Amino acid sequence: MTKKQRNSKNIEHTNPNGTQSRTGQERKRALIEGTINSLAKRGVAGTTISTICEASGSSRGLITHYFGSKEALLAQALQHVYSTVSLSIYRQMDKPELTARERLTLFPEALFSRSVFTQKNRSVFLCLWHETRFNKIVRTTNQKLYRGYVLKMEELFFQAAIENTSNYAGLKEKSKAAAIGFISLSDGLWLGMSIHDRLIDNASAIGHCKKFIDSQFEILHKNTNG
Amino acid sequence: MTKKQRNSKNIEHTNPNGTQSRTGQERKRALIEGTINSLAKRGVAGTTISTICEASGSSRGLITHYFGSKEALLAQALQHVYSTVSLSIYRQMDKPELTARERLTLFPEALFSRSVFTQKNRSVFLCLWHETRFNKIVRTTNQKLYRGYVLKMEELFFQAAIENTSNYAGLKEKSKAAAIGFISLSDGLWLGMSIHDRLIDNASAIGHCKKFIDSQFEILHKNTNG
DNA sequence: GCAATAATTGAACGATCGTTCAATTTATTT
DNA sequence: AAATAAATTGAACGATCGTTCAATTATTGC
Repeated sequence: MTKKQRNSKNIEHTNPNGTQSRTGQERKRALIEGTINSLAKRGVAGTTISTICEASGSSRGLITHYFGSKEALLAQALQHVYSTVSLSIYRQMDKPELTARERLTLFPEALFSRSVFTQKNRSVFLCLWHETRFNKIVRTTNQKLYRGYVLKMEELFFQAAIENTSNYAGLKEKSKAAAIGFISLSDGLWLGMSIHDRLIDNASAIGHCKKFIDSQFEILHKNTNG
Repeated sequence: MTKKQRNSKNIEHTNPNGTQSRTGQERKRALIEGTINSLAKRGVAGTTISTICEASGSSRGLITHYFGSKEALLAQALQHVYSTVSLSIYRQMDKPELTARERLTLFPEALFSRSVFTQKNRSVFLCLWHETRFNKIVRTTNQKLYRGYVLKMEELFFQAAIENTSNYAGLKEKSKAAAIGFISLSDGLWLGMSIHDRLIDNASAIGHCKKFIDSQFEILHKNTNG
């Protein structure tokens, strides 16, 4: 006998609510969103199978059934929150009638906007950053997404730079540096505002970002040829 | 009978190693450092009473005996790592023969130095930031320490500014903004380097910080009266 | 209406969680 | 050397962890 024999006498499986079944897709989505809500409320250590099931209105067996393991569900949840936030930001700034420089300036406003910089997202990103260090599949996912983010900002700095200069010397390298510096500053502000109350307000965070963008364009437009 | 009656027949308590006792202070220190090492290796969710005891060479009962609870130990551990890092940084930059501006310039080098920017500290700070959001006593501790940090940097920017200007208008406010901006940038770089491999190297992180400091002094020295 | 399939349930499992505390060992005082 | 105090041990506890899977219910195709 390869499988373990279980005691199966007189156990009952009822569906007391008469809940209607959902499709697999809907259930997966519910579990992912329940995971995100649980992480936001209870953190990495406090998020368990039980809290996820409670938050998503599911029973305990469904996580293994649909995702194979809690860890795999976690990775998908964090990928989902990342995608959602990115989409919301890009939607706010990607207006084709604007110049690259104008779109770039919209970024900090989108990042710290009411729909992106929520209590929930602040909590979830702290969990994401933590898990990125201690959970391999989350790390791999995050690194891929982050590299795309850097590339996007780099391209934006580059496009904005060539709108206003004829000096192309080292513009690619300078754009990349500008992108990494800007992302670091905005992530640092996000972090600081996530773990402290009333130390930095939204407006001044946006101000810091915009000033930083301006300072980068002074560098981008400066002629640094031999 | 107020206390629970326990089954106490034939249990043995041996000290098989013949370990010598330590003082309470030494034991507390060992537990705190074991906690830090466990957090660095396994993260918040993977750090348990057992992993801490293993890492510190203690038995399971000692955590309750010396700290009352695991949560209290966690808070003390994070306070300890914060103090240690601060001390190491300040020791590297607080050379009285230097000007404030020179000391400020030493800060990013100290922050990303071999002794501060270690694998262990990167992991532990991700845990600290996470716990700051989900553990009340950690949050309180961290906010107090962070405010001291901001104040220290603010004072440094202010001192450096008055070394080179006679325009005192709004210098306090500008110094505070400079401090928060700088701390956000350096924390953001620290975060980015903690969760990504090979995207930012030490030298360019230090370079970003120094350029930011320079840009802040342009603002600090600019006359914004009227 | 009746199989066949998809979705869901939750008791049971072995492992481990944080905590308790009587028992024991080691160090200090008299 | 005896008595006292300080430090340490680890089995036991009740709770909960992530996972398993036989049983049950809901939906679909004919």
